[in-house]
Amino acid sequence: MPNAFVQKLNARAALPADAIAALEAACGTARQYPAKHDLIREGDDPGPVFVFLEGWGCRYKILPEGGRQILAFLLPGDFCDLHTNVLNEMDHTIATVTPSLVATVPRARMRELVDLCPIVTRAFWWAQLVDLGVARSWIASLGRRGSAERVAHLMCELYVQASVHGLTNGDRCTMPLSQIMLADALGLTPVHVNRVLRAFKAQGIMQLTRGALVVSKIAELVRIAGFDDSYLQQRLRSAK
Amino acid sequence: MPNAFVQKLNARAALPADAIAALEAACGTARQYPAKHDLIREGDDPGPVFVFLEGWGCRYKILPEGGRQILAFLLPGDFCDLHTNVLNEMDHTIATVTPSLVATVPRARMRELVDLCPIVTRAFWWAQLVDLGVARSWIASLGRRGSAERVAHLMCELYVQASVHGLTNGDRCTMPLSQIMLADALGLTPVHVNRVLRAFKAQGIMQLTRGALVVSKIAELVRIAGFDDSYLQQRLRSAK
DNA sequence: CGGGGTATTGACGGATGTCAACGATGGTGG
DNA sequence: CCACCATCGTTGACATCCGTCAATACCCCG
Repeated sequence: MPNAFVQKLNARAALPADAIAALEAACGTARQYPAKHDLIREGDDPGPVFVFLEGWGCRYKILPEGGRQILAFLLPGDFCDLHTNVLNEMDHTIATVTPSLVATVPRARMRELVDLCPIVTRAFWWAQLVDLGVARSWIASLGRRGSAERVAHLMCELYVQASVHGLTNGDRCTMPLSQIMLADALGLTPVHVNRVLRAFKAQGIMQLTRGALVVSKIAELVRIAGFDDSYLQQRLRSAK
Repeated sequence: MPNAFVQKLNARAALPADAIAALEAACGTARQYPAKHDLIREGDDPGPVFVFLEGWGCRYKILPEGGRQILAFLLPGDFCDLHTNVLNEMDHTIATVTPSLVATVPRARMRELVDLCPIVTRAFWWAQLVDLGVARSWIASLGRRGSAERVAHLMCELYVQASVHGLTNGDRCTMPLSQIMLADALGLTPVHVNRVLRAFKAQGIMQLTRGALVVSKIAELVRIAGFDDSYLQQRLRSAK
């Protein structure tokens, strides 16, 4: 069975066998990292491309005022921008959230892979476009949704993503994020995230405990989130 | 002199002459649109690729609750995602802000252009990465900055972008955005944007009038914005 | 059993939104 | 050329959501 990286790229358009082999091989040297470990920091020279094979990661920025903003979560199969050469240094940090198995592919090697054939090129490109779509959805959330809607929307998104990765079981789903992390992603304070979660629990909509999310009234959660059905379709299709 | 589109793509790595000619030709059929005109709407089938040759545009989403969130501004040379085929429908609207000259390139044609040579492919890819970088910077702003900082940051960003397009003259700069538009981009209300702008004016930092921005104390504005120098470098390099 | 990170809770304050009215400005048509 | 209208900008009073602070409880792990 191919690794998560290959699976993700292969999901949209079937890759040629030699490309699959080459991609697999490139991820050969993977390493285990502990939770909350920075793989590469804001300001660093762009190093190799990181590919998450197991575990959850995230991208984040630290702002001058001291706060932290998570920009995206990374699940198995996700990888960091190649062509970050746009800039001489990273404009954000990439870190593990849970203990993770991460492959580091040298940038030159990655470029060879991309140039392998047009199908591979497009697969990479397309993955990036998905990231862009999610980023835009986050912008909309942060700019125009209240705290409850925001929490609900992120829960929906993560639930869908988790289900794609086979991390769901009925209304139950793996969710290794602390309330502090959620707050950093949602542009809220941990205290306020707690209030919202407690309200959801009181209403019997959903419940977040250490490591797991249970959604009792998914329809209600989707309604609160204003979770766009076409957005959901996109997420399903993209991460298939 | 090549059009803004070619200039932008050519800025990072010199394109072969035949590619330049082909790109120019593809933009041959450009059309003038009035201000605030939707070129393609959320929910539409992805149509042709739009290329802004003159004028300002924006991407935006309308949320279920009724609010509008601007996701990005488009200046001459910017274009809309090709490969939006990810999804069967647009997940956001693209509109003009000012009266604009916009070329519409059929998607198939665009794809031919992209496949022309690796340099062109990379130029497109790179442009998309810049968009992603800006989107991430917006996420950080919306999530973790106060209103004054947010306004200041956007002003800095737009000022830089305007200067790249030769729209600045000393501390003066073309800025065709109404306070309402700024509010929609910043996740604030027009009333509050007005308050912040008035405070800046009172402090002699900057002044925004119909169509023009005058920055008197740029150092101060940059300080308030926490405008990252490396981010600035990226913007300069990318839109050169 | 102790310790560090996390979750929970309440009181309080402040930043931002809401509402409503008025003023300014520029475009348009008579 | 002027009057009108739509859009935008400006202002103040008030409401509310969310942040801040601080204390306590919880839970996993060593």
